Amino acid sequence: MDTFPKHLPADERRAATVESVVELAGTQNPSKITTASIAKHMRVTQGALFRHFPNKEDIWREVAEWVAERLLARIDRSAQGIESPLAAMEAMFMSHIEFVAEHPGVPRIMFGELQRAEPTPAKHIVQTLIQRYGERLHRLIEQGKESGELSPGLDNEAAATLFIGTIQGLVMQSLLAGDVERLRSDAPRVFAIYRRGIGREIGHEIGSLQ
Amino acid sequence: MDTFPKHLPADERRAATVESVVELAGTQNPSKITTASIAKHMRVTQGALFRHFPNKEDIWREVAEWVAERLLARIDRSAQGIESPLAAMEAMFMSHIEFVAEHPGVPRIMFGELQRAEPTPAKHIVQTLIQRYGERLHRLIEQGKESGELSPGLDNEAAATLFIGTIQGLVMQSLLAGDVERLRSDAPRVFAIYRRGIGREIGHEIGSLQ
DNA sequence: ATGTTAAGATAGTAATTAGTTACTAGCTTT
DNA sequence: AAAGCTAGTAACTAATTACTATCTTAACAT
Repeated sequence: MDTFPKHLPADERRAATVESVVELAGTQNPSKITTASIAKHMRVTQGALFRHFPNKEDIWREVAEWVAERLLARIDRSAQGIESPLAAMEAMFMSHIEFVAEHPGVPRIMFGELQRAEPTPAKHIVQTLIQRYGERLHRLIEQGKESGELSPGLDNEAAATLFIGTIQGLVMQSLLAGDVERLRSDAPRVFAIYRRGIGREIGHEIGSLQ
Repeated sequence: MDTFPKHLPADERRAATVESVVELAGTQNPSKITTASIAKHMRVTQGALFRHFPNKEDIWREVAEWVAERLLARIDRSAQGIESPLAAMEAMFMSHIEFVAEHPGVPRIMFGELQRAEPTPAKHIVQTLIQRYGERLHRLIEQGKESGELSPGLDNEAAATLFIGTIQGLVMQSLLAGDVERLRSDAPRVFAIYRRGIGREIGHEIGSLQ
């Protein structure tokens, strides 16, 4: 019952802080999240935060780590054991969407960090995350060409850019509508067009749709 | 020579303010733009801004109007007189990319406004902009199906979402790389995949590329 | 029971924020 | 030339920000 115990061990308090920031980012602009609002959300005084973090930047660094670890683990797990590269890409796509739907603050945090002019630790972590994401995509695209599932003349870089862009577009629309459920329902429909764009065969003829 | 005359007529000063904000947004997070930094950029004191705007929110409202008017005018002009719907979509795509490349602050402003929790006047204007953008896309997609250029089984909504998402993905990557030139060079390559995804015929076979 | 220590509360700080106010230089109108 | 208008300055204000110094309490081992 006691969801807000007054005292927590240091490591648990740090974890609770990070999760609070992710939750808060789901309903407001990340750059408007103050140490006071984080503390209030945790039912703790503002000064108490600085018992566990040397400064605010370090909170953001840990939030970025939280996002990077979970997202990469999630998409890796989703693609595991799938032999078809195209099916693996689809699984990655859907699990990424699902992750964002569970944590709507995540895209805001990533957008926010990448918009920073100065190179903060959190920004660096997000950049590394996107780089690793791109590596996985390039690998799958190459495999897809070899297996014959993907069009042999496909532009790899453009395909990877569009994969991520497609997700960003979906997220943006749901952010606009304030409707997370739409994210889940639109994802397969949008991916279908992307799949046709990179695949060897043509899809969505009238007859193939019900 | 005199790029910073001390005194300007009220309407010119308002216009200069809006353009200053758009320029500043090109190099920093919009929510970090203060009235002091705007004033400094214009070579005017901070208090002078409030001789022309009742409050900061009204500055943002006018910035949003500036963006909406220019972007819609630009894409409308680009598609004018093109009879092929698919070619018109491509023209819209490229002119949108060109607009963003000229004003890198624009996507930041739009992202930033849409992230606001409270319904500000500026946010409303951006929402209306996207809605109008969507109407134009839906019209073209319908025409494309009728003309036979687009796949008859195409999911209209998904196609419109992906169109905008594709642009957002490109913008995001260039923002990440801090390289506006990449935007211009990647745009045609990414649109080629999108075109194949929605079009009736298949593209990018090996032989068709040089 | 008591002493130690980790975790939190209280009440500050200096800096920065949007917005205000009293005043003025330089026009234009009369 | 007097009077008023326009656009701007300089110096404030109250609120908010990240961060800190000091005091208090809860947990736990002996």
